[in-house]
Amino acid sequence: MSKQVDSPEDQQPSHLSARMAGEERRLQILRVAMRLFAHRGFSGTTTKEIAQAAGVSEAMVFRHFATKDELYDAILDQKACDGGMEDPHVFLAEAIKRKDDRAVFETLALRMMRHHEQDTEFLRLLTHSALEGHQFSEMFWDRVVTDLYEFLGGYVRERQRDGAFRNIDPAVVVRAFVGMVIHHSLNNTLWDKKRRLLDIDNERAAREFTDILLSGITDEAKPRHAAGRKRTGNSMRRVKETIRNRR
Amino acid sequence: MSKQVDSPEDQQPSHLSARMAGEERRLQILRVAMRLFAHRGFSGTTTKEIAQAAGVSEAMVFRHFATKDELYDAILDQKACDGGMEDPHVFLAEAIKRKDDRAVFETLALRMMRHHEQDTEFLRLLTHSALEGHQFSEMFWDRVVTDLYEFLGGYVRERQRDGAFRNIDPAVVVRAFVGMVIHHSLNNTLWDKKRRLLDIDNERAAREFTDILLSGITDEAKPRHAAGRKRTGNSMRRVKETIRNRR
DNA sequence: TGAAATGGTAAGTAAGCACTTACTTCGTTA
DNA sequence: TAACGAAGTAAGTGCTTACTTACCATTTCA
Repeated sequence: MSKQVDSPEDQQPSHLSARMAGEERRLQILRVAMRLFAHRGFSGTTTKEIAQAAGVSEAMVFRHFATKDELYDAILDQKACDGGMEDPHVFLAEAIKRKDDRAVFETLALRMMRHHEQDTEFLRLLTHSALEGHQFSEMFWDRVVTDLYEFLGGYVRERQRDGAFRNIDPAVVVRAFVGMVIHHSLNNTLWDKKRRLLDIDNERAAREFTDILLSGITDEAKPRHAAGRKRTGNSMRRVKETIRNRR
Repeated sequence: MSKQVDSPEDQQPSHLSARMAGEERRLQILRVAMRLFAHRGFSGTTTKEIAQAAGVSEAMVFRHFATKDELYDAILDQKACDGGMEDPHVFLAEAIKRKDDRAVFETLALRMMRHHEQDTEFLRLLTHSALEGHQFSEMFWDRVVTDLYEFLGGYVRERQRDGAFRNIDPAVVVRAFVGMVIHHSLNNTLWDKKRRLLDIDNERAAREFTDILLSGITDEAKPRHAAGRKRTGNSMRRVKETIRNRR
């Protein structure tokens, strides 16, 4: 194994290593390193590779970034700031005011998936960082994800008070929906890049996921849900038997 | 950063490095290495660390495994064979025969989540492998996941013919459901280990996700869905406007 | 015009890496 | 009990790593 990575290094040094202005070179190194770290991870990427991909000597890398860690941090900082998605509080405000459930969930899904698609390195860096226990993933979690759960969960709670959604832990709703969306993005950027299992565009995915979620949590035409609930006792016993029998 | 990993090495060498039988030692090294690779990744783990954690010298590691790659492959092989979940074809057979939709999805979810919970290293190794482009993730994908999509998708199709599920691409249904489940597991083992955002047991998670999915795709009490679909035209135009305005 | 500032490199260094060699210790059995 | 093989190690090997030093080349502008 080791070297059978997606090989993102097959590119000539940009502009035959012409002399660049300081800040320009710094950004170029940052971009190049971002791509490599995203694909190979921190310890899987060498400073030599970064220098080569940027078309400069290693010394130049260390002129701009004192250590490899500092370079990594600079990348994650950048991703955390301007690299992130736009604020859901803003782009969902209108739909939420209108209480347009479909627009709320569909817009959110579409935004997330588009963001993941146009910046695939983001998901990779985030996942690497989570696996390695780096603080970037924690930071992202604490700021962005926690906020999303509170925000979207708050909307769900509000719609429950309206009687529009059935009574279910709002956090479960958010987890289910975010799960569909993130998992879909992870499939497309990580596991099934050729989209052999499912090949649909973001718009349709957002629509279908929203369809499933909304029909799954709305309260209108309720009888089915009551019936489902009644059946639960029986089938859960069955489920548990099935599992026990197999052990 | 670099060394602020979850530190799985804080454990004394098992049994004060007493002399072991060959096969026993081999398995011990394998287990220890598995834990380290799962936490630090391939290039993030050194053979020295593995040896230390196993309580032997590096030479012993290389007596049992010719190279570091071979050790890694041995681990992934093991995970791929006996480490995997039991076969859904088997443990879902009964529920499928009974056409008990709830049992089918709930059992599957529960099995998956239990598997992820009792073998957290599995998800980590799989994710590392996917990020690094290792063939293990591909193999797992081709065998297990593809099979699951065909199998579960087939059941969905059957139930659509029965008129029980509404008309929707079965692969989308599978993706949505597997998304909820995997994302939940990933949350618990990787992102939100302290379960600050959502702390529910596997049984309840399986039940709630199944609730959402089944209400989301069943065909009874249909009028709601038709209404939702009718609204789509309007709100999607709104969604796109919202998005365009923000750019 | 010349010297300071800036962009850039070749050739290091010490530590760390995967992996090896040459050797010791110990349990089994002929 | 001697001897053989398997479990185990200390101390390497050569290469790679992150990082440095000492120096060159081009721009800038007083």
